[in-house]
Amino acid sequence: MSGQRSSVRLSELLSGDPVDVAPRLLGKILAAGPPGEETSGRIVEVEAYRGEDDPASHAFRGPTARNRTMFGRPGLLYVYLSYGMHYCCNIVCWPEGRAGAVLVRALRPLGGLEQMRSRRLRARRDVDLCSGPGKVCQALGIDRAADGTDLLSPGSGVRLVDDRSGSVEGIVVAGPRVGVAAHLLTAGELWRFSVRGDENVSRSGSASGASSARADPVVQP
DNA sequence: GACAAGATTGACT
DNA sequence: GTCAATCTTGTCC
Repeated sequence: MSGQRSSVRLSELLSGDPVDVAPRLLGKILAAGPPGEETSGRIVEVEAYRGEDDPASHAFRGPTARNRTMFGRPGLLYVYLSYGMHYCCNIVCWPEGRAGAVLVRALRPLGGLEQMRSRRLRARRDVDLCSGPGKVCQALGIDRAADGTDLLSPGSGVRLVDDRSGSVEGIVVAGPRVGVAAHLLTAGELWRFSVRGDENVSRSGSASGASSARADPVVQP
């Protein structure tokens, strides 16, 4: 079936340097939950983390019980608890044994909106449902139990889908990562990628929500 | 064993 | 724009 072909395409798309893979994930669909209760959204903001080459990455100091999944094969989901309150999900992309992943920061809600609203009671508007890494996991019902899930397996609890209708060519904006201490950022890095003008992009990444001076985002050619 | 830091969020001023 | 909440993880002694 074409589904198998698409997962082959996705596995190729997901393999490689996280900085190269991150913009390719924009426009793809992240879906979670069983059929009938599925929640899904189109990826509109991501950040690349280069493992042991990246001081800001959890994997910088090598594998631990928490980040073990990051050293797994491309296509696995790495979920961690942030600030003791929020889960954040990453998509592993470097080959097994080398840590590297792309953090999913924001989605444009597509399916299961009622389910998302019931999980995100504090969201006043639909654009607040998935406009941040912690919000994405809450809206999709992703927690630490989903760590290590194979996103390319159709039967998984969390899946990545390429419906080929989400092209973001020409509207990808690159910029420095947010929420990362300045001394941990790699000089000149533009490892955060978002869809230009999308209202679901997280507030800390939007121009109006910027609370401190940072480099201007650059539109990808 | 103790302590500090953190890939965030939301409420409040 | 500022700040508190909350708790896991990693480091140090």
